[in-house]
Amino acid sequence: MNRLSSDVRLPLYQRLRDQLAEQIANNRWRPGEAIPTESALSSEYCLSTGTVRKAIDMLVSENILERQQGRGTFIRRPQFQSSLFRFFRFQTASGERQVPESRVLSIEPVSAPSAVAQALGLPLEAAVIRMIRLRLLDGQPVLAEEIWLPREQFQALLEIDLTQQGPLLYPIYEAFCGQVVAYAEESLTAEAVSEVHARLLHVPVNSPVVVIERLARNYAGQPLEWRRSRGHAEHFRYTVDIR
Amino acid sequence: MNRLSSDVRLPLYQRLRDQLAEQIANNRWRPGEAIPTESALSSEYCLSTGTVRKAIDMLVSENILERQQGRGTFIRRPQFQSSLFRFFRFQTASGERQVPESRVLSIEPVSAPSAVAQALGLPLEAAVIRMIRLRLLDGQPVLAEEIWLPREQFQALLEIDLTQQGPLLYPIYEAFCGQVVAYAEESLTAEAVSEVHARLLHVPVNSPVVVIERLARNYAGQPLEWRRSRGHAEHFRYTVDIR
DNA sequence: GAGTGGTCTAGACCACTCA
DNA sequence: GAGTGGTCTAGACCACTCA
Repeated sequence: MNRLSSDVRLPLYQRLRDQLAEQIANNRWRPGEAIPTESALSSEYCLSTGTVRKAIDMLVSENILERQQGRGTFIRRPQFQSSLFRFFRFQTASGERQVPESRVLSIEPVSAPSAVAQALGLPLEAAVIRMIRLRLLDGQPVLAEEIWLPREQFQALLEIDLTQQGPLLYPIYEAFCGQVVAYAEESLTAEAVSEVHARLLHVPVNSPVVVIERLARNYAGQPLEWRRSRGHAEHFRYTVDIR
Repeated sequence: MNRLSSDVRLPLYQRLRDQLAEQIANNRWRPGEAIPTESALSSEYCLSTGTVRKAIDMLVSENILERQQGRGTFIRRPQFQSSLFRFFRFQTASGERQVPESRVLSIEPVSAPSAVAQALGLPLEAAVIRMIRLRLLDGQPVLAEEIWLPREQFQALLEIDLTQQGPLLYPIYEAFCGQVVAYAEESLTAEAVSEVHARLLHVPVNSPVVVIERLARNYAGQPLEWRRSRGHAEHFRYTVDIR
């Protein structure tokens, strides 16, 4: 038997939600671990199962918990597999969504050009990292990316062998730099491809390419990464749901 | 007393949600009007109030209904001020978001080509309406649109003078045809502009243009409009927030 | 004071998981 | 077969709105 603390004027489901959220924040359970069952919680706190379910529903819709029918309710693990297509909207012309392999052409410490400094909210000529990367499907180049990161948080990237890592950068940022990308803004336009990018992408000079600029931020809203990607228009399609 | 149609394998709250969504799509109630009370619905469909609440909860979280404690549950009024930029993501190169003026070049009843029939979920050669429209900023053409609508619901458009209306089609669809656009899927690519579109957009042949395809749906998820817009890449930029 | 949505109970039964 | 979450019932009582 347990008591709900917190403001008695709030509904019981809200108070239970708060109590559970606090215990989760204090690592009472590890990611991937199950919290007590609904019936255990309802007898522990003397609440009906409906009220317990409502509290858990809130935490599920906040992406803090995850239900699995027949098994239990679990603390969510950070989910790279799902965030993958969250931040990857390009698909092949046939509508497929595969993760293209990654080939890092260069990564080096430089000082920030003004556009980059502005995008990342850094002073002019601040220390940044520039990465040039090619994405390939079936060995064919499909995206050419230039990626800019504040050196302060991402120094560790210069010291690891990126060829030993998977094609997705955000899990790498998290594992090696402790930086979590939470949101991003993308903006698209198109251009006739320059000679340099034509060579990278194996397309004729002046053919149309889609240009995507992305600014990625952490949960606090601070800019973490700015990137510009170019892909040949014929191979890719960018999709959005508007609701 | 009323029966839920739809798939008996689905949960009752899901079936009630679908039934209500369909009636809303068919204009059983006007925007701003109240739907029946929870207790009226629970006796009409022989469901407990908990189940009715869950169905309504879904429609509320879809932004279709709006609860007001003590008053009732209401059909949400479409908010054109916000939906305007909700469905209009292009901005000028300088980052401004203006609504371009509209010039309808043609509107006529035709039979659906296969791509259009498929997109709209209609049989091949079904009766549709094709509209060709130019969008202009400061007198300069910025977007060329081809718009396809099922003739059954949009017949009324052929009988009104579109030049007397504002530049936004969705309020017109609602006012004259009773059709409300709720969601849309957009997909983008780019191409080297054809001669026809180059002339419409006043740009050199083969310069890069952004091509946007949009399928707009009503609250029941039925396709209402399919459009393809082309805009010169230099003038416009398409922006998205990913969360 | 009548009528609305909001909270909450104390279950029953089902679908699914796993040993 | 024991245990889990998922659906659903048949209410009671509360907070709020409005004439």
